[in-house]
Amino acid sequence: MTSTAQPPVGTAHPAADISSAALESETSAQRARRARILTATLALASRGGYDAVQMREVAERSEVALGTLYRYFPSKIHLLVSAMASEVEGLATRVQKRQAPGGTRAERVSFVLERSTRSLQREPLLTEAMVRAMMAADASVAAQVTGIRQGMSDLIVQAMRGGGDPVEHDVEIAAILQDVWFARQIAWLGGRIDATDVWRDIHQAIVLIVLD
Amino acid sequence: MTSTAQPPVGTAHPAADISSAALESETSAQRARRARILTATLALASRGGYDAVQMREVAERSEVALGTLYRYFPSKIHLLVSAMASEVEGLATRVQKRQAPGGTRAERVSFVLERSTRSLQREPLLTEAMVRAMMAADASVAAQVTGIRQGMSDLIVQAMRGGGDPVEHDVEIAAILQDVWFARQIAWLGGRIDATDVWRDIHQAIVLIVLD
DNA sequence: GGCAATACTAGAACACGTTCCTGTTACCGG
DNA sequence: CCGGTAACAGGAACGTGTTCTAGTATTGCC
Repeated sequence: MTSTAQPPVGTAHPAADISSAALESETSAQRARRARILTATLALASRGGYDAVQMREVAERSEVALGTLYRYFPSKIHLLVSAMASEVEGLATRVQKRQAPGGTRAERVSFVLERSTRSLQREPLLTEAMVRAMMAADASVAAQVTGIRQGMSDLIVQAMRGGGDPVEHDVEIAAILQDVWFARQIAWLGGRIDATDVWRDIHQAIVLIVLD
Repeated sequence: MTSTAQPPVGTAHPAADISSAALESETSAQRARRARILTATLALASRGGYDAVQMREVAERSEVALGTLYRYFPSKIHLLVSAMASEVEGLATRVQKRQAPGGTRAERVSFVLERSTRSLQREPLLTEAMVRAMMAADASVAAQVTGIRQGMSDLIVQAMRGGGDPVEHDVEIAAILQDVWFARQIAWLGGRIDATDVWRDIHQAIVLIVLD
């Protein structure tokens, strides 16, 4: 229950690692179950946020036994982090479709992060559910969370160097921005700032940190 | 259970707001109970972290009924956030005893934040418990969390302007540093980085952000 | 001192994440 | 086709945060 280690991806669970392999070896019925589970999760999270994603309810809506749900996703956290991974993946491909506009580095980063932030805020309850899961993630989901962070980092770094010219510390700056981004989401979830403040604060950080 | 609002500090709970008043009106027996509860909480958290702080166990060790515990602290989150508030308060007075040494703004901030970080890491499990609570805080503890943030912000701002000369954006920069500080703690709790990396990353952020 | 209101105790009860058990079904090598 | 193994269904059971109830003690007020 604590943040203790875990066997390095035993052959037991067909899921747990979204990254790659082992998903190939699934039968089509299994792929369908996994998809139904994620669909149900997104539906419940969109409607009622983190608390509304109840494992029994997810299982029922997915037409899957509770034990099976746990076989595919060993915890509620895994389930929601997986949802976030696929969500962020979609976001990344959409945002990266074209080069971010803007003459300065700050402008381009602003463009990308504002789009991302607004995209998430369009479904506040879903975002609440996913961000809460990211916060609560322990070592057993570290790999997935790192993957999500990596995806967002790529987005930011690419925006910073518009065409070429990589600037020193780009990666570190992206990491800081992501920390701010994340911390501001938490402040919003914690009722300390409201949705509009989230972007205002992130933008302020960009202006202060991303220099040309 | 969700982040919905709540009555603006009803007369029901003698605690909930650490800030001020209402604590005055406590009898000495009540002050003693509150102290016992916080002591038990710190002991359990120090020994076993967030999961070890079990409400029944806290009640038992405090020699208080479970219902009474909930009267003083309406949730586990409130309990641990209160613990963190008093912990940070102690930290602040200790650190602010003397002016931070260092010739540059960055050096002074580094000094203060390193001391704070190391101080917390001396009790990793306690820190884990408190940080987890801060993350999970919903609107009902927003005021206390804001207070904690304010305390840390003061610490940082004061370090930045060593003697006089307040520099533009000091407060905003302090906020960013605190976001980084917090996000790095979460990364550590999530098993994505280890304890030594926490300070390394924070220091890197200071170097990049706090300019002279 | 007496009385009403409030605080406290002890413990049952509830909700939801998680685990476990029992029986059934689907797949796979011979 | 057959037997065995892994996956699944259905559902009971457990742990812990939280709530609720009934009875007892304390406190504040006249």
